[in-house]
Amino acid sequence: MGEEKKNATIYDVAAAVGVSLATVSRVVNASQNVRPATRDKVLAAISDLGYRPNAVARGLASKKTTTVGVVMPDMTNLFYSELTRGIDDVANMYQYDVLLTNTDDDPKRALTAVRNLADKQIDGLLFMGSQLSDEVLRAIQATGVPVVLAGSVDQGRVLPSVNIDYRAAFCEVTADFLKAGNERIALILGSTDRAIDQDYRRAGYVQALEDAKQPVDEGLIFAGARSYQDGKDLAEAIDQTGASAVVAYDDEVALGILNGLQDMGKRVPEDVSIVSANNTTFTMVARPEISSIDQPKYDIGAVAMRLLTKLMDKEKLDEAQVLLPYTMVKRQSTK
Amino acid sequence: MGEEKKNATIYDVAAAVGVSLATVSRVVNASQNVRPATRDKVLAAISDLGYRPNAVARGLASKKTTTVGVVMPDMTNLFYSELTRGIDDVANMYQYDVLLTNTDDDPKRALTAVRNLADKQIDGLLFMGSQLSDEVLRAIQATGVPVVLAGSVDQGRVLPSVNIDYRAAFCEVTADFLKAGNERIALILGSTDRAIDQDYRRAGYVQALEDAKQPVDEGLIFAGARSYQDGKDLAEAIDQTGASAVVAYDDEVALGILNGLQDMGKRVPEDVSIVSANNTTFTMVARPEISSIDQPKYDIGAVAMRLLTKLMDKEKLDEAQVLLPYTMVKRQSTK
DNA sequence: TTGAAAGCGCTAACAA
DNA sequence: TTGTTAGCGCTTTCAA
Repeated sequence: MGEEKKNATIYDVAAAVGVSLATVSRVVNASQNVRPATRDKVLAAISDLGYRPNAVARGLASKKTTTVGVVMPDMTNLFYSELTRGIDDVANMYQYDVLLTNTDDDPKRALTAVRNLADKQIDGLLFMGSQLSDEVLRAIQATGVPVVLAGSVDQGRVLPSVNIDYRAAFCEVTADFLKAGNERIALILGSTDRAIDQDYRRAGYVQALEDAKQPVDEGLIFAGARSYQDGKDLAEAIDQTGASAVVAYDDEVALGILNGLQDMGKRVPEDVSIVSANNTTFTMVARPEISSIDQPKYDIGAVAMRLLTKLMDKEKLDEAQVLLPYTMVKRQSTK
Repeated sequence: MGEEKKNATIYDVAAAVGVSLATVSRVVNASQNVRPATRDKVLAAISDLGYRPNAVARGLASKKTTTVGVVMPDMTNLFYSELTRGIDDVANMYQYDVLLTNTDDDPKRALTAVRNLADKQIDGLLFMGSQLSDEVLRAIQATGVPVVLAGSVDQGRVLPSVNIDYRAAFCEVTADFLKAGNERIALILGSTDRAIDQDYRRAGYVQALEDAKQPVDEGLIFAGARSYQDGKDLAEAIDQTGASAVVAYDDEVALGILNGLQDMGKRVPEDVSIVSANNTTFTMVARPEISSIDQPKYDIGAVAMRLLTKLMDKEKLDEAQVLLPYTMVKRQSTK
């Protein structure tokens, strides 16, 4: 019974070969200063004993854990899970493991998460969320580890980040709608108080209107819809505004609006045009398919993680605020 | 400049209060054997110095990292991300952190992931995937840490797992189709070689046919579709079989088939009925909405994690193979 | 090229 | 109730 095969330690390997710990450590860490013959013997013993270095002990001794913390709102949201997929793949490429925490975009939970990750001595932090509260920002800085924001803006521009130019993108879709003759364009945001909604998405929308000398009608701006059902529930109110075009910040919400509108007997795009912003699978499965801003989600995550690896290696960043290109994908929900 | 505020250690706290490390450690670990007055002084110093225990050092000394490994195929798949959401929430509840690894359902990557997580001295492992290869199974057992499978079957029934009764569920939907008068029912699987597809889903389908004294037509069984696009591409072939009903193992695939069929001019459910199996958001956004087996995804993850916490606490499990109830959600894609 | 020895920051006997 | 003392398994000077 009791299969108590204790894991071999570096001592066991050293003893088996008849060298010191230091030598085994050098072999394990691929240091140059080991005679090939010695190295081979050590390698053989490692393989014999099935020795695997204990990462916790390593972390304590070297003060590097090869682990990064990832703080995200919700992994069941396709936008964030695709970002995180990019993060994870690059992390793996550079031999980092990922400690993942969902925050539901709640600053309180983000705060706990950051502190908790810091306790685990992460080497770096990837932060996602529609908002970076001052408190969270301070907690992040207190950890002393490098941080990169992915798909999230930092109003103060003090942290490195990877995004698309949300302002320009929202300005562009709005301007396109204006050019197509739409006079009343509804804007759907996630919140009334978060920078990414107000200072970027809304700002872009407003700018397009101003550029076209059009008034901004607050009645056309909706905030707070987060889910497909929220979108469906919003369809009626949007219809009431007489809007002939809708710009939505989220695909599931956009799809809810689309289906809600159609269930009411409206035709898309004949009566109302819709553009969404994340270009996830939801835009393609809709009928009609939904036109969308295409953010390179996977790449945003991947680039952010790559920046983080540089920071963890004490490299300087050429540019700390990276804006990746976005494109417009024209589908059937716009004329 | 150089803000070199080194983190306070347990020594600093002990020195500040004038007690030994052991006492501080006792306070931090909520041991009973500390005089209240001492405890208060220690707590005050901890708060003063902003002391936070170093989890890595703790892990090394105590041999518990309060970290669990989670191995999953793909976090951008709603089925798995919802399972993982349940896992994560319960893990947090019990103060565990989650080290997450995507494997793309590739046994080779799963093997690397398991070993790597073991190196990090995880306290337990949550495994998801359509397949558990012998090699991976051995690697898992070699780690010596408790394991629970979530939404994944272990043919050998040696590992604890949480699932629904896939066989019964697929039998039931097939039988329902039979009862509704369908004579040719197509079955869409993920693979031709994985237990969950062959020994459970397919077995349930076959059983329903046998119960009804109907022949099994291999031409009606399709395997290998993984994505929405795969489903769309499959629509034509399914139509060729003359099937009047389709049972699909995955929602995105089902939606692809649905849209593909409709694009070909077929009417759902008038010409073809469709039932899917995961009841993710994709089933509800479809037009017509897709009927589905409803697996309690979040709960499968949550229960699996709860079992794991018990195992990590050396508790015995009442039942190691948990089957959670499933239900049938009738929507518009079936008559 | 190799080894000795001092930690990394903490927990956990064992004593007192 | 508190302190002393070994470690946990490794990395990393510093010497040799």
